[in-house]
Formats: sequence, C-alpha cells, structure tokens
Amino acid sequence: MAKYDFREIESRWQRTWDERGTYRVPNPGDPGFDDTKPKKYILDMFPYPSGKGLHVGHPLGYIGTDIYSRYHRMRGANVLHPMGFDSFGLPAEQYAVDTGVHPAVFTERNIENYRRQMKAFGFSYDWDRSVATTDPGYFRWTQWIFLQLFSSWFDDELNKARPISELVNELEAGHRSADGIMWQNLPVADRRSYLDSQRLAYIDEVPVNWCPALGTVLANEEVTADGRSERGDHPVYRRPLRQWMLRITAYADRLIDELDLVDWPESVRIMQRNWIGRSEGAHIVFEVEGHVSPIRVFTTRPDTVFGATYMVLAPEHPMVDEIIPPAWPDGTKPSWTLGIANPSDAVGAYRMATSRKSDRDRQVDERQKSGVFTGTFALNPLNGERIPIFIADYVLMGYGTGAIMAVPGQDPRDWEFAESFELPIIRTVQPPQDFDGDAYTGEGPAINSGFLDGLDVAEAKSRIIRWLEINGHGEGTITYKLRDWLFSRQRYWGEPIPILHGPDGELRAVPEADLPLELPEVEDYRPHASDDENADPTPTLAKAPDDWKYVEIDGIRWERELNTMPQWAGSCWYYLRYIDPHNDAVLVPPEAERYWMGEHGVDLYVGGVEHAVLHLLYARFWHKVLFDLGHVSTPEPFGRLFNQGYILADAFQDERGVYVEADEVVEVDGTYTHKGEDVTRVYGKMGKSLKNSVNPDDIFIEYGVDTLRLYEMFIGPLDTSRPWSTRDIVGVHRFLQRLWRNFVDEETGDLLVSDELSTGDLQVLLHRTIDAVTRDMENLHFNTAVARLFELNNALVSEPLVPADVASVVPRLLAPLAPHIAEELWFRMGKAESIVTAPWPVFDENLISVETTTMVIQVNGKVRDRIEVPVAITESEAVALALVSAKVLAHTGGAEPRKVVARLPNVLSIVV
RNA sequence: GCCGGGAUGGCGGAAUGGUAGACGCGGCGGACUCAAAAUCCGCUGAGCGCAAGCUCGUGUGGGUUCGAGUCCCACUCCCGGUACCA
Repeated sequence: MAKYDFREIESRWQRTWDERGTYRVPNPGDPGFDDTKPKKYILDMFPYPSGKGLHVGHPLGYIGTDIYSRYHRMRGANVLHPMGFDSFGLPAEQYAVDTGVHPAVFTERNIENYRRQMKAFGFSYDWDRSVATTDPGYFRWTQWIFLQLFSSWFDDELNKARPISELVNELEAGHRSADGIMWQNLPVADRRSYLDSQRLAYIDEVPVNWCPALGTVLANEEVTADGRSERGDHPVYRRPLRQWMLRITAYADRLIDELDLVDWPESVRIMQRNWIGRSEGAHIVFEVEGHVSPIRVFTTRPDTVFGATYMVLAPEHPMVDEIIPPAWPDGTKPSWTLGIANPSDAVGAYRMATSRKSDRDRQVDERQKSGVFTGTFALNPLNGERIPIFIADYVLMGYGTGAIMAVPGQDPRDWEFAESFELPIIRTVQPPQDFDGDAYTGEGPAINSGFLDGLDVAEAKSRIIRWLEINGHGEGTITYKLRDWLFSRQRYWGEPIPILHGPDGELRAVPEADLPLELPEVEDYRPHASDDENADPTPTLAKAPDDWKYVEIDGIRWERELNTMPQWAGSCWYYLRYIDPHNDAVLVPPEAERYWMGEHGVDLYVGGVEHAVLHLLYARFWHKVLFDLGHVSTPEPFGRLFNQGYILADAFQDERGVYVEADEVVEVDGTYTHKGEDVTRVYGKMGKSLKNSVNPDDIFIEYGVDTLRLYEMFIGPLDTSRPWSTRDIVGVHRFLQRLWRNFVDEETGDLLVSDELSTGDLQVLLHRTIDAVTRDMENLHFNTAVARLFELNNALVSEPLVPADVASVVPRLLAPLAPHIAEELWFRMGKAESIVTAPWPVFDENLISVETTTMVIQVNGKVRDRIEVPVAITESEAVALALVSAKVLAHTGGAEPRKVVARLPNVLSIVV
C-alpha cells in the first residue's frame, strides 16, 4: 500500500525540517554564510497573537510570502524570512482584569499556540529569529529608540534629525539663537525648556480623545464617527492634556517625497499623501479694527483675496474673546446676531450650541452653515474694505490657523454661508460662458482683483504672494493635515516610557545601561476608569509600588514617567530586529543591516491594506529618524509592498440581525435555518465578528496542508478578496491525489518514473510550464501557476511512466506551493538533498517551439476558419491557403481581398 | 462630494490589441460497481438549426482599429479610502 498519506507525509517532513534547521539562515560573518549569493528579505506583517488562534483567512498572505521565499531559495538567494508577534495590546490586559492572570502569561500562551499553528502550515520561517514585542530583550530597544527621539532635534535647514547635543554646541557657539534670543542671554531654566521644546519626543498640551470609562486617551482611529470609543462604546471627550508627542510633522515632506523611492501600490501611496495632506498656500494677515493684534488666516487661494467679503474664526479661536465689543456696531444685520442683545452673549450662546455637537451631528446637519457675528470688523489688506468677523463651526481650530478669509465667489462653503447671512459675493475668477453653478473653483482669468486682473490662477497666486511678502501682509506657506503623533497611553500592557521627571520639571532619560525598564507588578491592571468627564487621566502605573515609581539620584527624588507607549511602537522597527534578534549590544549590527536591508530595504512586505496609513507611516517615520542618526543604511524600510486580499465567507443573521455560527446553519432548497429558525445569508470578511471562521485544523485533517495552501492560492489572485468555499477544495485535493498516482504505484509503492526523456507535445508542454510558472512566481501570480501545474499533471495521466525530465521538474515547480508532497516525491526519487535548496528548473527556449500551429483566418474582422499551418509560413502562403478555404470563400464570395493584415503564424485578417 | 479599484458562464477565475471563457467547482451523460463512494471518459456561455453551420455574447451607450474584455469618450452600479482640511 502506498496511497497518498498526506497526514503522515506532512507531519514527518515538518518534523524533519525542524530537526535539520532547514530554514535557518546565517548572517554575514556567521559560519555557513555564503556572500556570493544575492539576498532576499521577505517579510509578513506580524500578527497580534489573539486568544482565538488562526482561522483559514489569516494566513493568506503568509502562504504567499512562503511560496515566494521558497522560490527564491531555489533560485539561489539567501532568504531572510522571519515571523514574530506584536504582543502588547488591550485584549491581554482585559483578560488579566477578567481572570487575574498576568498579561505576560496570557500572551506567552497565545504566542505558543500561534507558533504551533503556523508550523502546521509548513511555513519556512527561521524561528530562531522570532521576536515578540513584549520580550524585555526586544522592548529594551523600543525604549532605546524612544530615547534617540528624545535626544534628537530636527534641523530644518538640513531637513534631518540630529543629536540634540549638536544643537547645544551650536547655541553655545552662537551659530544659532533660541527663537531669536542669544543662548547666553537665556536663563538656565528657559534654556532647558527651549531644548525640551525642540526634541523629537516632547511633552505638550494638546486636545486629545479622553475616554474616562476606559481610563485612557485614545488615538483618533480608536474613536468612532459619533464620538464614542470603538471598544465598549463609551463616550469620548475632547480635552487638552499634557502628553508625549512625537514630531512626525517634521518629516511630512520627506514622507511624501520619498514615496517615490518605493515600489508600493499606487492606492497606498495616495492614501499616505492624503493623510499627510500637504497643501500649499499663504498666510494673510488681516488687521482688526480697533485692536492691536491682527488675525492670520491660511488660504490655498491667496489669488482670490480681493473677493474676501467676510472672515470666520473657529469658535474656539483664542482671539475671539479679545475682539468682542460690548454692543453691536452700526451696520449689524439682524440675521448676524442670533437675535441676542449683545455680541458677548451671542458668541457664548453659539459656543454652547456647537460645543455639545458631536462630530456626527456636525455631519448630519447636511452642511447647514451656522454662525454668529462677533461684532468686530477686519480690514482687507488689498482693498481696505471692512469685512465682518464671524465665528462658525465650519471652520476647524485644528487645521491651518483656525481662521479663514471667506471668498464666497470661489468657495462653495463660503457661498452657502454668505447666502444665509446676506453677505456680499464677488467673483474674482471669470467662470466659463456655460457655467451656471454658484461658487466657481476652476481655472480662469482673475477679475475684480486690481493688479491681478487677467492673470490665470497660478500666476495670480505667485504674484499676490510676492506682494504680501513685500508689503508685510503675509507670506507663502505650506500646511499639513498630519498632526504630531500622540504617543502616551494610560494603560498597563505597553512599553514603559523611560523618562524621569525631576522636582522642578526637568526631564531626564533613563540611562541606557538601565534598559530595559520593565513593567512593575501591580495588583490591579484595571485602568483608572471613571464616569466623570473632568477626572484626570491617571495612568495605571500610578498603582505601581513606590520603589518603582520613585528613583533617588544624588539625594533628589525623581518620578518615573507613568504613561506607556501605544501599540504601534513595537511594530515600528521589528523588521530590523529580525536581522539579529538576540544581540544585546546594539539594535542591529551595521554589517548585517547593510546586507539584509541593502539597496531598497525589505524586498517584499506583505500585509493587509488596513495598515496603509498608520503602521506604515509610523514605521517609515522611525526608520527615517534612525537613518538620520546613522543606525540604518536606507532611507525607506520597505522597498516593495503588497496588499493581500481577504478570505470572505457566507455569514448568517437571525431575525434580530444577530450573527449565528455559520457552521451550524443548514441549507434546504435555498433556505437557511439555524436551530430551526430561518436565517438570512450575508457575506463578509471571515472572522469572529461574523461568526463564519473556518478552523484550519479541520481542513488539515480532512485534506492536508498542501491542499489548503494550494486551494487558497488557486481561488484567485493574491491581492483580491475571494470567497471561501469548502466544497471547492476537492479540486486541488484531486490534483495532488492524481499527481501522486502519476508518480507512485499505489499497489506496490514503486516509482512510476522512466529513464527516458519526454518527447513531442509533452516536452513542449513541460518547457512552456517551466517558463510560465517561473514568470508567475516572480509576479506573485500563484493562481495561474497552480493552473499550469494542473495542466501538466493532466497530460501525465496518459503516460504509463513519467519521463525522467518531467519527474525531475514537476516536484521542483510544485515545491514552493505544496512543499510536503514535493519533498516526499523528491526523496522517493532518491535525491539526497532537500528539495528546499534544489535548483529551480530552467526552460530550454529551443524546446518550447512547435512546428505547426493554428492560424485564425478572419474575414472583415470575424473569425471564419482555423487551419493548422507551419510556424514559418509566409504571408503569401497563408493568403493562398486562406483563399481556398471553403469557410472563407463562403464569406468572401470569391472576391479578391482589398486588404490583408497578417500577424503570422497566428492571425490572418482579410478585408473584402 | 472627492480620490482609488472593480464589473467576464450557474460559481471562483484565465486572457503582451489577435482563437473570449485557460484551470477548477458545480451540472448533465457514460464506464466500473450488487449498490454507493472514490476513480476514469465525454459534454457543458446563450439562441436558432436534423446537420454543416449561423447569430448574439466580457455592466450601459458611443468611438478608434483589419481586429477591442483589453485603448479613448460619456454613463450606471459595486467595493475601499476620505470628508466642512479653507
């Protein structure tokens, strides 16, 4: 008996590969390292090890990178293909709160489970290089990078980060001033706060999303559109808080410009550009009637300033209180006042009304513009016109200067506001003749604009900016949507921020020698939750024992920073640690870093598109800082990015819309029931929220790993989402069964391989398959690679014995896709070395050509006949053959061709 | 609204401007079997036709071309991102 016993074959080879260390790869300088080989660094986005384990949808990308890695090993590359765990995060902490089990214990258990599941997929990871972000030996270096950020500043002139000690040197030498003040003239305390304000990691008071019920601030992406926490649906409040910030905005231009250096999906590059939101324009300074300090606005359309007929401040704008007069001035229209007797009360009432609005309320308001007059006028610097100053919530404090000049003629929002408040509208760009809309935002010559009249928009912009700068009324500028990165969390299960606070507010880095700064034991992991929105966000680490919280240095008591880092921190640099994960002397040794990250960084990075902005932007930012400081050798971390799709599956909802376990649903004649109740079929991403997960273990038992791998690759291109259908798996399983029977006699176990080489059509097919599969491997087109192997395998069914050349090639072409069966056949054919490092087959160009082929004959563009012709046929021969074809004659009526187009030997097109 | 991406048989999907639907699932018919499963063979876009064959056919409508799923213009719908960003 020698049936295809996939369970035995797969478990035996997985064990063997593990024992032999087949997938271990040495670093430069290590024994066994071969520096004549090219390198490939092939990386997966590492997972958060959840308690639920993997379902069949998770490893789609991992299968893809595994195939690509195996292919490149066979092509003779040194392949770095590691896997690790992004193991800090809220679920572990919540589990600890619920069960009393320490997050570290829970995390370790989940990691072990993940590792076991991934090994069962036969992935060729070098597990010796695995990292977990929660390991002290790992987060020691996360903390170290934080200290690099803390100890650096951004030199705008050189457009790069530099050690802050160099700033101090330049200040002391008088080559620079501190905001215009000579260093020597600055009091010592001010020197310190000036330096602190320059660091890439700094403390600032900023408006944050504070969720008292969860007891932490949240990132914007953790807050839903209606202003509640994504986790738990608790209210979230905007309030100013002193928090750690990272100066990612300093890198805004490089983060945009250097996207040109990478081979990424265009959609992701656009998403990053939009997220950074660079817009070029100008600041324009408007004098305020009766006041000393002017108001500065940002606009992308300085060319339209002659049409600025009013001005709007955000309700929270700090200037508002200064400029409100005691009474409404002359010229106040009734519609501007909310019907309230004086400006102060009107502004107060408007603020009350809008501050209670959540972001969603502002949206479903259908963009109805509301606002109120402040009672004060500004002066248009170009034409001296008095223009009323309003506050309105359509102007946001968080963007630009929180103040705008309103040009209703060119801006739809301003137009709408102007109409409801009876404000004048002046067009400053001539719309085309057929334009019948309101605000015109397109191109055209300037009108009603004094010295700008007749200029097109671009020219008018540069002319007015020059005028503003010469006359001291403003300057060209650039603003960004990107904000600095709010980096502190009040949670327990994260990296402690390694900073000490002195009694007088001095900040000091924990000495490198004291890293890692580990988390203290606490009795209660619960965050300091409260239902009082005014409660101070107290970090969970405030519950740490005093001997952790306080450090005595030279008789002075320093307090530890009690905030922890957000979950993004550890994933910002893990790809560097894989290079030498156990090195406790440096983050990454330079020689190995230059080898593995050489040229373009990671050669292939595969993961879900949901990380298009956050993780990928944060990681690029950290990498650039490390690059500036000389710790890495490439400006970009990930040379080539690929987004895999998702596995989708049917899901089922009961009458209340609640999801029910999909594998308990039964179908009878197109209707679906769950425990007797009718349910509705829907469709979505596989996962626990839709209760439609398929456990890979079930598939392994019934069909084996190779089948599952092939199936997931076969059902569609790697970058598109595709539906899971357990029914369809049999197709690929049959393929492997058939392949086995082609090679092995199931009765005797004898190999059915001959000594003869293939000839004729089979030989041509063999070499064409090598060619096609090779190209598919390069392009990650694994679905068509599988299909090619199906075809070749089907051709073998009619052969009594597999010809020797075919027998040598087929397992090797299959090895990246279905490594276990390929290794087994290779072994049975008597090969001493593992197929993992067997050379990838090369096709023979001379053997893919055939002598005859099918020529299509078209008459007036329609296919009328197909005839077998020699590939070397000439045009006159082809035409002669075509004109005697009965099928062709039926359509030409024997007429002479008026025109002949030949793409020989495949197509002959005749026009009559 | 704006920015991306997409739409091909019953289903998943293939197709450097050159034979649309490779490959697989499902379906139909047959072989083997007492029977079933497994396996093997054949057919399987739609319509018309006894047949040879003909007509139609890649979301819709136009266009370029000897020839368009593929290129161009206009539109519909679906998916993703983003949203009062001045």
